[in-house]
Amino acid sequence: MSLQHSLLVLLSESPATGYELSQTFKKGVGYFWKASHQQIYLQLKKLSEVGWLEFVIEVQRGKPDKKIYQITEAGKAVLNAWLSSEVKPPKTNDALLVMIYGGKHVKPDVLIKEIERHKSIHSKGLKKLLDIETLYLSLSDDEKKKYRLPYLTLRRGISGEQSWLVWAEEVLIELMSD
Amino acid sequence: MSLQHSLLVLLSESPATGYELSQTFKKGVGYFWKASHQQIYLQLKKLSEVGWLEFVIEVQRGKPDKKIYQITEAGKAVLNAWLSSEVKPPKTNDALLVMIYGGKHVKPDVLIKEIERHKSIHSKGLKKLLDIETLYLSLSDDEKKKYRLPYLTLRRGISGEQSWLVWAEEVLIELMSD
DNA sequence: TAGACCATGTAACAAGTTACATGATTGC
DNA sequence: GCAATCATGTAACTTGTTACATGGTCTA
Repeated sequence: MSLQHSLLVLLSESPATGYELSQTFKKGVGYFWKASHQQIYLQLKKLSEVGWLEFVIEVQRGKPDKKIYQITEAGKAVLNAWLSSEVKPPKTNDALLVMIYGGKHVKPDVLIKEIERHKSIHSKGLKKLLDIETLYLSLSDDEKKKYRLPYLTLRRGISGEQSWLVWAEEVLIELMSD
Repeated sequence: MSLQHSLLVLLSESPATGYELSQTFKKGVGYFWKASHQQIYLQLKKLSEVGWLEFVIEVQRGKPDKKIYQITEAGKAVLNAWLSSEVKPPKTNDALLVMIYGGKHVKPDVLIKEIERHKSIHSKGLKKLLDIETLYLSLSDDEKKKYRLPYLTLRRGISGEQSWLVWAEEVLIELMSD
């Protein structure tokens, strides 16, 4: 299960709470890994039980206490082993493509509308990624070096979205041509 | 659950057995929908129970009997309603990107090797899709019209793979530059 | 004053994965 | 003789989803 590995990777940078990790998945690395807060809390619990993470509790008033998770030596060992292993390419289940594939049963405008909706989602996604890229490019050479690998994954996100949008344009032109 | 909708889409073309559908997912539309044979058999069963599919049994010797599934009128109605609905963009969970993101804990060659492995998987995938495209492009205009929508989804597969490979080249160059 | 944010979870259910099972036929 | 193909499934387990719960603070 790779959500566990994703959590280990993020926590190998610095300790964090489940909530913070959840935000990171949503805003930071969401372009290559999605996870709900429920799954995150569950897996953090499991990772603690096997001893790959440990946590300290920060008492709060009015809110539930914070659990600040930290990777253990055992966790680091597991992470390093995983980083040298073979991983599966992501499995794709793309409902929009299923829809287009079987789209002859509905009028083209129905498809066009839904594709436009996805276009705006992808455009927003791309914009966000480009903003992060701008931020990265403004860093000093030293800091750029530090974030070199995350930046490469960001590049995947950016070119993936761009490629999607180019395709969508082609599809819309084709669908509107009749 | 969209595996159900994928099955309805495929069966709206022509009746088929679970095994045949399984092959279609593996060889035909696998670039946008993955499903195991176990899940397919399970969902076909569920779809029959709610009356969106029906099946006839073809008795065989030596092998288990064939169940030939067919979409019902109720199934067609459900499919048409779904085709006009809003669907979610696919959720991505890309373990290779997690690996690269956290890759500073291992030597670059470890990453390079794994990326090369994925490169060959994607190259093979692209080759298959291009073969299907060649086939499509050799069809008569009438037949091209018929497969116009599936072809648009094929285009997504092709440009997605091409974009992936371009990115991988950039990453390899970057990783080998030190 | 309403909605977003902070911060954590439980419970019920659906979906997906992995391993196992059967057994004949066809091709290398 | 061994692997692949045909053809279907069960069982155990893991993951993911959806709904619900709590309750204070902060901002428009």
